[in-house]
Amino acid sequence: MSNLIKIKLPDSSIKEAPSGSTLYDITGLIGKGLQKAALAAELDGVLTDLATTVTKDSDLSIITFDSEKGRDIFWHSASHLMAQAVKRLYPDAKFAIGPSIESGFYYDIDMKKTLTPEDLEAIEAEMAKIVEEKLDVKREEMPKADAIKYFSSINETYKIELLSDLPDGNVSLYRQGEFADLCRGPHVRNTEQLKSFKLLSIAGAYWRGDEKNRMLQRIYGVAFPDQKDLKKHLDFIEEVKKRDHRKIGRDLDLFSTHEDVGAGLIYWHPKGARLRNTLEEWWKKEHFKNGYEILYSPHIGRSTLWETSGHLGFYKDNMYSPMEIDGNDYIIKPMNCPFHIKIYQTSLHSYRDLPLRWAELGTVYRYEKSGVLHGLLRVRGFTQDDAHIFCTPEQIEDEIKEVLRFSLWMWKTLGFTDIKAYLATKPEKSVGEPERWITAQESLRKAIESADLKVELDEGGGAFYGPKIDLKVRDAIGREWQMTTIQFDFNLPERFDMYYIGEDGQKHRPFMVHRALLGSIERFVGILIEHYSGKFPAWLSPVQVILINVSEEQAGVVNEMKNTMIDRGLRPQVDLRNESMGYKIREAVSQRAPYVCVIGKNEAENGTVSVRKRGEKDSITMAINDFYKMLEEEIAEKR
RNA sequence: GCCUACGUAGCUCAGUCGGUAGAGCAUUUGCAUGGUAAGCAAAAGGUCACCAGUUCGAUUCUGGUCGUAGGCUCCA
Repeated sequence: MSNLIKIKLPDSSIKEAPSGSTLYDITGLIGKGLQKAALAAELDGVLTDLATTVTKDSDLSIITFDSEKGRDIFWHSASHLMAQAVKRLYPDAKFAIGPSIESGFYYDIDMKKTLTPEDLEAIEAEMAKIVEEKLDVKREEMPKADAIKYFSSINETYKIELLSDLPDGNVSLYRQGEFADLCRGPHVRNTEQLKSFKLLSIAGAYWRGDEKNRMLQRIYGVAFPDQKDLKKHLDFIEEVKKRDHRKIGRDLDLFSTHEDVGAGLIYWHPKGARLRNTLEEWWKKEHFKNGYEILYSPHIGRSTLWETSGHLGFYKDNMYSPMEIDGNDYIIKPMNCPFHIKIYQTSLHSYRDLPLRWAELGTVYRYEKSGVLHGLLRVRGFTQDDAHIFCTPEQIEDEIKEVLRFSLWMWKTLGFTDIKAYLATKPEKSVGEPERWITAQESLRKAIESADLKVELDEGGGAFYGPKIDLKVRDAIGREWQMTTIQFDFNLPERFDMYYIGEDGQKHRPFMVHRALLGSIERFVGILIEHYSGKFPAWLSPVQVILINVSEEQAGVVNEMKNTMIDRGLRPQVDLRNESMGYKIREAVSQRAPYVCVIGKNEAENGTVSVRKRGEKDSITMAINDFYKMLEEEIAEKR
C-alpha cells in the first residue's frame, strides 16, 4: 500500500490521495465535472501536465479554460493538433512556431503547396479525425543534443534553429500519436479534449518576423471546449464585420477614399463632415474651458526646421520627400510640435506666463507602408487633436493630473468607460537629465494613482526623449484601442534652446508635454462608428431626425418643421419623395437616425408628430414642441 | 515593403474553358396618393482598375503598375 499524501486546494481544503497518483486522478477526487474540464494544473506554483504524478504533500490548483492560462494551454494544444493534421496531409511541411494568441492560435509553416481556404477545410477534417483517435498527449524530456538529432532526422530545420537558441540541458517534447513537437508545455491530456475548433485564415508571416527572412504560411485558428462557445466566438467575428466602419461609413454616406488619387487619404462627405465638425466644435469649446488656447500652424515648413527638431534624423522614414520652393526644401509636416515651439519663441516668457497649454487640430502627413493602411484607422493624412504644455518643474504634477482628468472626462462623455493606463519609463538610450526623468515619471505615476486607473507598467518602454502614459479604451464589444498619449519631451526644448525667465531672473528650461486625447480625428471617428455601430447618440448624430410625410399634402408642414429645427440648431433631414411610407421608414431606420418622425393628415391638423425612436418598433404621437424639447434635452445631456 | 487573395454598373455579386457582359438593390421616368421596415412597370447605366505583351481577336492568358482585404516576433 502506498502512503497517503495531502493535497491542499486553493480554498484551503485538503484532499488525501495515494502517493504516486496523477494529477488527473486527484481532480477526480474533487469532482467529475472538474476532472472533465481540467486542462492542466499548478503544482506548488509550477504549471504542469495532468499526467504528472505526486509523491509528496503539495499545493494544487486546477487550470481550466475559464482562466487565461487555461485558454493559453488549450489553444497551444490546438495548434499542435493542427500541425499534426497538416503534417499528415502535407508530409513536406516544416514547422516554425505555433503559439497561442489573444484569441486563438496560429502555426507558421514552410511547405511547397500554397494553401487556399478550401485546404483549411481538409485540415479541419483531419483534425477532427485526430480528435476521434483520442491520442494521449505525452511529455518527453531529453538532452538538447538528442532533440537536435531527432528533429534533424525528420528535417525540421526551424526547430533545430529554435533549439540552438535554448540553453544546454534537457528540453521537452510533446508527442501525440506519430507527431511530436518541441514544446515547453504544459498541454491538454488527450486530443479528445479539443473538440470545437475552426481555422480562420491564412496569412504570410516572416520567419522570426524579420522581412529579410523567408516568408512562411501562417494558419490562424481558434478552439473551445464547447461547441456553444465556438459559435459565440464566430458570431462575435460576424458582429465585428457588421460594425466595420468602412461599410457603415459607406452606408451612412460619411466618407470615402479614392484609389485614383491616393491611398490612405480621407474624403469627408457632408454627413461625415457634420459628425466631425460636431466633435471638433465640442473639443475646442472644452479646451477653452479647460485653460487651453487654440493655435493654427502651417502645413509645410523648411527642412531646416526639421533638422533643428531632429525629425529628419529619427523620423525620416515616416516623412515625405521635400518639395522645392524658391531654392529651399520644404517638407509637409508629420508633427505639429516644432511650429508650436516657433510660436513659443516669438516672445520672452516669464515663469508667470506658465503653464502654456496650446492645442491644435493639426493635420499631419506621415508615410505608412501601403500594407498597413486601413480605412479611417490607419491613414497617411490625419488630424491630431494635439496640444503642447510648457511649464515649470513645480507645475508638472498638477498639469499631468489635469490632462489625465480632462482626458478621462472626455472619454466618459463620448461613451467609453473601460479605460486602462500604460506607463512607459526611461529606456536605456535616452536624452535629458536623469532628474527630469524622475520628476516626469513621478508626476505620471501620481496622476494615474489619483485617477484610480488600472495601470500596466512598461519599464524601459518609453521613447528616448521622455516617459509617457498611454490610455487604452475598450469599446462596446470589448476591443481595446490605444487612444490618449501624454508624452514628455526632453529633446525638443534642448534642440530649440527654449527657456523661460525664472523668479531668480535666470534662464530655465521649460518642461514640454505632448498630448493627444482622441489621438487622431480620423481614427477616432472610425472607432466611434464601430463602437456605436453607426447608431450615434443624438448629440453626435449627423442626422438627428428624419421627417417623413404620409402624402404630398403634408409637404408644407414638414418643410416648416425642418426650418424650425434648423433654426434651433438641430440636424433634421426630410424625405418628401413620392414613395410609399413603408419604404421611406425602412430606409430611414437603416440610416440609423435617432428619430424618425411621420407627419400625416392627423398630425398636420393637430400640430403633432408621430415619433419613432431608434430601436423601438412602436411610435408615439406627441406635440411638436414637446418633441423638440425632448430632443434638445437628450442632446444637452449627451445621452 | 513582403506573403496570400481580390479589383466586372453607384452598392452587393454572377459570368466569359479567348469572340467587347448579366442579376438584385440604388438611379431616372410613368402609373399608383399612401398610416409605421421594400406598391407596380419601363428606361438608363460598364474602356470588365490601369499599362504593355501573346493572339485574327484579350474583360478572360502572361508581365508590370495602382488600389483593396487579411496578415507579417503575442517568441519551443
